[in-house]
Amino acid sequence: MARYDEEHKEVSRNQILDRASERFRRDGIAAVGLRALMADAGLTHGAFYSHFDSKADLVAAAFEHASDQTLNYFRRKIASVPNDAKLELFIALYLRTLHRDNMAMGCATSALLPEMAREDAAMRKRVAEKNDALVDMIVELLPPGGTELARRNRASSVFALILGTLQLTRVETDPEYSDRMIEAGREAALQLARAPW
Amino acid sequence: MARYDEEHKEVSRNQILDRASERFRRDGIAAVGLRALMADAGLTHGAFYSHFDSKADLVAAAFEHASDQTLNYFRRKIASVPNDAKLELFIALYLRTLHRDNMAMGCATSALLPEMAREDAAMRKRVAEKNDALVDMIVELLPPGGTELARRNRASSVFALILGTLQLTRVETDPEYSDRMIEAGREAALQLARAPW
DNA sequence: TGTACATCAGTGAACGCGCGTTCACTGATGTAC
DNA sequence: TGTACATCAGTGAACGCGCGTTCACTGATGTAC
Repeated sequence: MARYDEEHKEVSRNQILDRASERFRRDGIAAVGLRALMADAGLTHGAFYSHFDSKADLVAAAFEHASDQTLNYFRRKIASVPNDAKLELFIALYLRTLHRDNMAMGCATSALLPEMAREDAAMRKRVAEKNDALVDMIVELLPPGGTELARRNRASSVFALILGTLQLTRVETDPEYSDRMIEAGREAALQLARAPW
Repeated sequence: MARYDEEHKEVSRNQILDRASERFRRDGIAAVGLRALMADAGLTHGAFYSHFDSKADLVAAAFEHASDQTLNYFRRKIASVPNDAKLELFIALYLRTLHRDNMAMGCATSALLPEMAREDAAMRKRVAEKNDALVDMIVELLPPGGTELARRNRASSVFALILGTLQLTRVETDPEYSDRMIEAGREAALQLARAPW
């Protein structure tokens, strides 16, 4: 039918999404140009519009792509430990030096949230849905008890705490102090998650 | 001596800083062009380099300018209430709809932190110092007790929590849910601040 | 079996535009003599 | 008192550059007959 086989287009699209989600997290949305991005994905820039309507369309898709990967990673890791170790493991995975030092591969929300706050409502809605999905996961990790509403509120605040801590450690230039902030954030997150209902 | 009176240059510089700190917070660093910014400040773009070495130099100065204003605002408000009401007032001021909806006039850290994480070490150091100044202020608001280190760690986590919450509410498109997140963040921040040592 | 045509992911030139930065110049004032 | 000169914040043209987007074209394959 066409010049390329059936899966070819999807392979290209996934290449673009992989490179875009990495570069947006690393360099910020505005700093990523479509020419360099497409070259990174092994294509020329003209082909971009065969896959996405606009740069904004790509930004939303790449954010979701990154969030899905991060969420799946956490889910997989958490599934491999006993129930009473899941909360602590999640917090330790989110707040660790590897995550702090690899913005390009980490939580898209931590890398891009204020930039996303400046986008239009359609984009913000897609971002908020991914944030909610992570909060949903955290709800399951909380100790039993509390109303559904109280549990969601608690999970939302735990996410805010580890998200804010990760961002703050990323500007800290003193490595010791930065490491100490991570440790303090872990303890505070655990304390908050385990506080009485 | 010169074409303009003694204070003129400082007035211009402050005009630039005022407009820049507002625009950077509102639109992000990359989206702010020097031509439009200088026009906003009532000047032409060529005059920019009489005041700053580069755009990066302005970014750092504008961030500090905004942070100083925000910190002074909190200090002033807090000074006007009894000691036992200061913590709750600060949290209520930081986590409120007015702050959520006015990124251009609010906490620069909440508006720009991930973008600052991508800057060089010299810039990050200046940002980290302003973050530390806010944490120092929070330390004073915590209930008595705890070692100096424990108090700083606690204050740092409280800041991370309200910072993360504010950012998360800014992408939320459902106003009711966003308001509820603010309320939940306030409660969690108070709980964390008042947790036993 | 052979020919004509349709498909469509990808190519690369071109569009208008704004970017950060540089620089020769302006011109009102103060100083020197 | 009058003239020549220095100062320097601000002006606006120009530098090279990359941006997002459009579009006529390519060319290997599949389908129609």
